Amino acid sequence: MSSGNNLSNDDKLLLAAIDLIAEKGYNGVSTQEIATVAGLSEKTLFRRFGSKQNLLEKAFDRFHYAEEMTKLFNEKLVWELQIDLLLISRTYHKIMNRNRKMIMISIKEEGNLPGFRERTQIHPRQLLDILTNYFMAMYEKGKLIRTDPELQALSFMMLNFGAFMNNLDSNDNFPSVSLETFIMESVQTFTRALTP
Amino acid sequence: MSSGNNLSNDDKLLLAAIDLIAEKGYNGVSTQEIATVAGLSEKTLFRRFGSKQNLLEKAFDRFHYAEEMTKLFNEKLVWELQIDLLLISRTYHKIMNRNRKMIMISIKEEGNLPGFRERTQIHPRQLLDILTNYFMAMYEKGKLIRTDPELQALSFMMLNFGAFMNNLDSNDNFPSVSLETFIMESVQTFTRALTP
DNA sequence: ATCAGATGACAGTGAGTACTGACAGTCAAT
DNA sequence: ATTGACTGTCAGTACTCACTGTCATCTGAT
Repeated sequence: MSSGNNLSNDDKLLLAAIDLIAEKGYNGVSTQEIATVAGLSEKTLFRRFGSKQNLLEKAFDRFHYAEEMTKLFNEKLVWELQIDLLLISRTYHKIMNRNRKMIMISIKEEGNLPGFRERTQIHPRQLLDILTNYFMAMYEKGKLIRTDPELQALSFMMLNFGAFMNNLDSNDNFPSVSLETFIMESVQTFTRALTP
Repeated sequence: MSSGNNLSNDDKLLLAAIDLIAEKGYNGVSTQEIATVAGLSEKTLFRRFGSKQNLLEKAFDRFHYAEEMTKLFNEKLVWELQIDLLLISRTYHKIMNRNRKMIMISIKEEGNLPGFRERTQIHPRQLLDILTNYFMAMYEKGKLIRTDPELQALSFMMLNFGAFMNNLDSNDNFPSVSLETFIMESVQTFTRALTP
């Protein structure tokens, strides 16, 4: 078994394309190479997807990350700052890591394939809105100091986005710190700063 | 005057290469295009730099960003948490923005041109060490609560790195917030969290 | 057995690309 | 005026790439 699982040929091509483009960039990979890694012929690639560009677009459609955050939060929040921020932070990293190759592609190719950045929406506005509303609600419950909730939400997101970007290439610049301990410490910092 | 300032031809080529490669990626730009944008002939490009790869390497050597942070901090710190964090944050963004094209190249081409990422060292270890030592010194002065100084320094850096990355492409995802207000608010958050 | 659909091997096309060689023009210093 | 360093134009080379056409092969359902 070379790499042939029980995947469909289409999926083999899509996954190979994602892997290679995330690593070398759209212009750095040939259709021949994608087909070979997928264990199929280049001809099949063009028969099924028509063009290289369409192959990448179909990959986005197939493996886009769901907007699961909305539901998660509305159900699981317990209105205890530290606990909720931990949940939010962990969920964020789980989602981002699951889609890190697509995110890497959208960053690298934003100059070549316009519109892809918006599709992956690296900093989902959704999450910012949810966090902002969460902070506002917490303030009205008397569990948060008086601040600009949108700015606080943005800070918290930027913190996690920076940590995610730093880990993306996995040649960890700071191997002494694990993601989990980082999350716990940063959440504690925000908790200390925002509790009355 | 088309775009011909009083730059040398070499610099015209280097700057054009940086602009275009940062936008479209190394494989997305041809030497012909670089020469045209520089207002010179492709032949001159090869006469002066020999190869496309060497052109990019010379661009790195010429426009790398200095390690000016060490001196800046050792001289200007006043051991007042909020003031110092403001200085650090602003200096960080100043340096990063001045070199954002080179940083963008090193991110995009890390799969194609290995070794470039290390040269730009996106999250300078230097800065982390300085911040860590600063937090330790502040703790011994009694001006900081007891925490893990390296983790706090890392959090602060990730926060600013995330903000920088978000602004990189300048198609601001959150136009309602300016960088300056973001800096002030995030510094205030850390100050609140870390003062005894 | 047969048929339909999917696939592969192979050759090829047209465009683009990095890079070179030959030759001529410009301009300042001597 | 002559030299020399620098530049542009143009043609060309060797190569790669996205993409197509042809035909044989395979597979599974009927």
